[in-house]
Amino acid sequence: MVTLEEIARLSGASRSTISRVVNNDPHVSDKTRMRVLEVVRRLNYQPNAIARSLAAGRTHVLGVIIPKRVTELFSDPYFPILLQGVSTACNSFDYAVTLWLADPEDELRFMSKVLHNGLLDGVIVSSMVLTDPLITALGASTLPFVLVGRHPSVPVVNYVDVDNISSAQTAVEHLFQLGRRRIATITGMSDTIAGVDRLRGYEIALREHGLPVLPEFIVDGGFSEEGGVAAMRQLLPLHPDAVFVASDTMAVGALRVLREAGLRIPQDIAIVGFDDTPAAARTEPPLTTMKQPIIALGELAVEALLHIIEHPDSGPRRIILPTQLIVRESCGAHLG
Amino acid sequence: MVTLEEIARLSGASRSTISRVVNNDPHVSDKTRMRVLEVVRRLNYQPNAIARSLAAGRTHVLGVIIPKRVTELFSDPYFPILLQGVSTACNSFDYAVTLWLADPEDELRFMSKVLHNGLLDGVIVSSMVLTDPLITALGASTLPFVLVGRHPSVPVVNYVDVDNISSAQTAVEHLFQLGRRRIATITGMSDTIAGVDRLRGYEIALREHGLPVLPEFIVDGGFSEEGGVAAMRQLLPLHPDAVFVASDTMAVGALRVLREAGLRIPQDIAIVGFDDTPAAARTEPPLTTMKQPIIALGELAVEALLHIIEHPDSGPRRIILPTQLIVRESCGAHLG
DNA sequence: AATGAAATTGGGAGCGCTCCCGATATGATG
DNA sequence: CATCATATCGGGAGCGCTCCCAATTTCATT
Repeated sequence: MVTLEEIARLSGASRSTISRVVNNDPHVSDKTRMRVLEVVRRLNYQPNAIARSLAAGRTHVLGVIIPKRVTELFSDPYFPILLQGVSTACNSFDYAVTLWLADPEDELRFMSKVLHNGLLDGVIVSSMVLTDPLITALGASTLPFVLVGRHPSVPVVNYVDVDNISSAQTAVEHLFQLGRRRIATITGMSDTIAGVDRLRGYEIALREHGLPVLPEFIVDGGFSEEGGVAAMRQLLPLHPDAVFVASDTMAVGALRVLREAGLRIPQDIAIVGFDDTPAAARTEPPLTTMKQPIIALGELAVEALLHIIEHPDSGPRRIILPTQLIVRESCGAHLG
Repeated sequence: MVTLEEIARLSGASRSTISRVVNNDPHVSDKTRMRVLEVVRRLNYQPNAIARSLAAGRTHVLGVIIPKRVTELFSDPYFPILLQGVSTACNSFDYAVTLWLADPEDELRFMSKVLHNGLLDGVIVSSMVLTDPLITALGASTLPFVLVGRHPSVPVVNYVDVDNISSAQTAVEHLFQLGRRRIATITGMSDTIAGVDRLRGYEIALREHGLPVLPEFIVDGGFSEEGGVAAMRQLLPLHPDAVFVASDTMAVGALRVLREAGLRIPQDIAIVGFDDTPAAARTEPPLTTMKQPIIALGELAVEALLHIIEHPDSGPRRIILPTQLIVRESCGAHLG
């Protein structure tokens, strides 16, 4: 292994000077800088990340925590895409990402280790679950963290999110404008903030137009494709003329049920999803949906976290990204 | 932050003794061990991972490298599932996982940093691409690594994989046994080992039964759903009575084309996929496919890597996991 | 009680770096 | 040329731990 000391010896400068050159400190004459860089390049010197971390008190490593329970239904590409955003941003800022797929069982055992062993400069958590003990533990620790998805249980936290309420509202509004009046909804898990908020947006939209909020028109699909299937079956006998489905994954299941039932989409029943996952463009018919900027969410989470690490005292950061209604064929807008 | 020194002071033992207790060294009397552990627990002491790494020369961090080009079509859940296996195994061995979604552009810049900055004890690479410069760079470095998916370009390496050739053979054989004689194939990218091997298995199976290998029956689908669509369209006019599709993702696309063309599956045309991704069970009709043990692949990759790290001189490790034919409805076996 | 072996403990050195402070070189100014 | 400010450089201390070796204690045995 090539060390600072060795470069110093070979280039005739001191350890400190080498460190300065490597870290782009301006207090080095051009002449010595050149001389040092030549040796650095020749030996392909890479500063030892561990030694650097120990001395500097900063590791340049961020953690991403994703509850395994969620990832086990990895049919939902939300997390991989989020990870991609996080990873891209970290690369560009010269940070490493460590991934922790948290198992609810060993959470307690690991949690305090992960939070206190000093390997991470900060963490990004995509928990969603309202009662997650992880969040409270995190709040009690001194480790900087940002949530992807807002969270009501911790008073002051940093998060990036989309406005699920108004996005859901937009989706339902769209159905209303197309003349639908018997609008049902398939919701996500009620112990997730996204699930709760999207339902709320649905309710608000109905109320705004003086439409009744019927309990039988609200069915839990648990954010899974199978859940979407079951929920749609339950809704079928009630003859809704539109369904706002709180995730594309569930919508895929719902569409299948409708096709099997011989209903024409969107003529007999219109569907709007949420997320704009890659699958949404390929359903039959293609799915109208609310597009979440998932990659951007991941990238901004990193930026926010780094900002907090640099400036611990600058107030909480809360970033809300806009969603976008992607109109395809399942809602009937193209029928004119 | 609580340090060893502090525990030493409070428990009246020396730094060395605390270290022994924390690391379960037997050379400590029960009495002092108890005394020390009491203080350790009281202060919730966590050994500093960075200091430990620097002193011990081992970081207990593994890297997972996945080329971003592949993950960008994250519709294929192969990588997320693999990641899950890797993560699970790492957790159980008390290792951390750092994720590197390698961008072909910055590969050169990052590569040498990642490989030489001493943060990783070893890496797991899921490259697939035959000409990946990453693999050669890795071969030239001293960092222990294992590949997920065998790779012909580096002579002696460690890998875990399934036998793609004989798996493909099994799949095609199955179609033959069901009486199909005009068997086509949609292949993966020809610059990936899995793509090449599965095609080879197809050819071998045909030859074994004296069936001709027709070039027009072999169409590249590039491992993507869109590719599967295009390939199936190309195949349609040739009236095959069966298609072996080298990935479930492509098979999903192929099935859609067949349905749109009004063909009955499996009566008019039988389909067998590869991977057994979650989507395979939900296609119409459900897809017969070769199941890859993806989670196990990830777990075994970790175990192999840790073994190599512990025993650098024990020869190369090559692990081949069995696949399994999952018979559903798309192949026609249930028709009797 | 003396002896020696084994068990237990403590302290020093060092992992490769950063950061601070003081030393030296350089150059501007009167 | 003297003086002082400024740019550049070097060395020491220390980050929190592990690992080795030597010191000390314990205990079985004669």
